[in-house]
Amino acid sequence: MARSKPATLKDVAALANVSRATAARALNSYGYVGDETARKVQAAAGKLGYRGNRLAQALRNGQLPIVGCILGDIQNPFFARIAHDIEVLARECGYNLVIGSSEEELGQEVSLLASLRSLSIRGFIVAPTSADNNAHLQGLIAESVPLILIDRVAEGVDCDSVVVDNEGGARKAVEYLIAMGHRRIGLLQDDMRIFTSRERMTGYQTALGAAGIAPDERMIAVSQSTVEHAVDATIRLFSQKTPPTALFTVDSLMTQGALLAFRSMGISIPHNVSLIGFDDFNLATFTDPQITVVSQPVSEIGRAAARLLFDRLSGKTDAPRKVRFETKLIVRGSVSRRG
Amino acid sequence: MARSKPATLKDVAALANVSRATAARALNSYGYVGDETARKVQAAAGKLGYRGNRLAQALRNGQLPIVGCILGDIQNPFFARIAHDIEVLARECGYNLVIGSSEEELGQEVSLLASLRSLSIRGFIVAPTSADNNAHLQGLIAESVPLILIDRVAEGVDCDSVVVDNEGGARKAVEYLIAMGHRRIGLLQDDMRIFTSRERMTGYQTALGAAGIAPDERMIAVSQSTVEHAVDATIRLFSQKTPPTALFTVDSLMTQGALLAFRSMGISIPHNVSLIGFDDFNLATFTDPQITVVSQPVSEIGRAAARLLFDRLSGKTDAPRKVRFETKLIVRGSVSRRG
DNA sequence: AGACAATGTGAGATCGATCTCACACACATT
DNA sequence: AATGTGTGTGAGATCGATCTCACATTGTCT
Repeated sequence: MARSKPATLKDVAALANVSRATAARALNSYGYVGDETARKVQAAAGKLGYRGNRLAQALRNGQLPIVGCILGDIQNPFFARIAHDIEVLARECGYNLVIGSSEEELGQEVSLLASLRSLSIRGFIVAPTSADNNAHLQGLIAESVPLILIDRVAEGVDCDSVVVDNEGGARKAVEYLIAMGHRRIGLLQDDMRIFTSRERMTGYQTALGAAGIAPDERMIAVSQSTVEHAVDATIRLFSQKTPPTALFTVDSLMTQGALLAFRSMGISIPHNVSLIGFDDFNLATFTDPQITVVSQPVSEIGRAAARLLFDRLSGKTDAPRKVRFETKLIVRGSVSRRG
Repeated sequence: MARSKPATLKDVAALANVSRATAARALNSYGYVGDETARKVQAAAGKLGYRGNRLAQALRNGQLPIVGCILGDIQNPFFARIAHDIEVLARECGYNLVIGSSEEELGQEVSLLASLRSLSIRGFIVAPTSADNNAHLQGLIAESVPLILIDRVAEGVDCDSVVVDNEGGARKAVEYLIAMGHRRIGLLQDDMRIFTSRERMTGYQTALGAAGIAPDERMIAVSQSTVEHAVDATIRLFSQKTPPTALFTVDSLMTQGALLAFRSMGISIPHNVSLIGFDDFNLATFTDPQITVVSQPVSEIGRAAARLLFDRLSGKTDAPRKVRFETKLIVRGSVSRRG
């Protein structure tokens, strides 16, 4: 039944009684081709279900119509949303999307990138694991492979980027907690290698400093960005003699982990502890109380990055554009006044 | 600075003063190569940072070390988890992962598949959109391209598959609702083209039938699998004169949608309505009350599928294996006794 | 008529890696 | 001496699409 091998241009040319060159011209409409000939070729191609081998095309012109996307973790709804948006735009532009998770390991990011580069992939969207260790990214720039940094920027890597105002968002959250009378404010954060972690940490510290609250290491817990790890970290943080009276979590998975941890410890929100999370999530308004969050425009980020990438791919060469979205404090019910 | 073009085998051969053939032998260790020569070649390759062009290799041997993965929607945590697990295993096997969302559109699935096939991609893991419209999948089988169906099977497509006991899970859920005294039991489900929808629907109907409850179309709402759509569908379902007293939702996004809808309508769980969802989710135990669910072993599904695929890719040719995981009713607090 | 476009087509090179084949040498066996 | 066997190497073909070039035809203009 089905051809065991997909039809090649040679097959089409043979069926249409022309040379490969002519067949190529007819199918890609360039150069001179007689009307009659063109029709014959089209017909032959249709009959054989000719599709063209993108691999061979890519080998010839040096580039594969695939964009590479290296994110922290597709399981994080934030990155899932971004991946989805990028995929949609890529498809519209005739590209496919290769996805890799760095799992926040620099080594994995580097080897993933190398592996994708050996595929002659055309452009990359990367959420770099490390804010400063990034020779591999600089390598891309040096060879002028289009690269868009997303969610995080990397020092010394001069290219388009799309991030949000992490520092401002964190500052607003902590300022709000302070205004509500909290002084022992916990921070549940990601690894400090990560750009967003640093910025959110800075916002946290700035707000504390402005209020004259001395930094206290015991108020800070580091956790991987999964619900499970966040549960553990929260439990550690709140098992101390004098635990925080409020907690600021740096992403939605951690917020959820904190919620579960509080429930398991019998700590009630907002009576015993107040909570603000960075990044809104679906059930934030279903929990009781509803969770106050710093929201970021998730639906814009992936699309903005994809648009920047496809601009580059279609030849734009202006100076790198740095997009930074605003964040917004959404006050709901998880923070109570203290004292 | 950086080479503008990555080094090719020719470059390596030239630097080592041997032919391309010999260089290839030295690097891939096959055939006869003198020790001295081999060392020279290795050195040259190292010096040039030779990586090998996977595209050219793929063109030569007809296959690209990439697996294609076409799922309903990466944003669904269920699929995100699966994609993640597949990616991890793929990486271990030296493969990369191309991801596409069918967005539950058959046309998109077909064109995505065609596009990936023209890349000479080696194997596919697909969650087919449609249970019966699947010539494109049969085409893969006919040309013996490895294909694993995941979460859903497709009629007439004889290949490895990994699914869960949807019918049994749905039946258990509805039987439980019936046992708790409910007779007007709503079903919030996906499009009926989708395999899991059909099976879960069947389980629902079977349970009703066994209890002598007549099917009632007004108890059934169809929605896309997103929180937003599920909110709307739930509101429609419960705006009727005589709404259901209990609701069974077929996936976790819909469950969340239902929760939000109930909250917005002022309907309280489990007093005014009882709820069971298919597929467990992180916050199911945080909501008040905790949500009773039918759980499926999400962490197994992607890995099982990936393992099946890599078995095929390494040449296994036994009869197709059909994996079906059990589902489990986890009773929490979202169902109340009626009457 | 002769020259010069405009139109159409095919042969062959190219992208990079790999594999078959042929060839060359060394040494051992009859 | 003739034949064989084990080593080691390079030339060239191949995968499929595309592009350059050369070569035909026509038609048009001086």
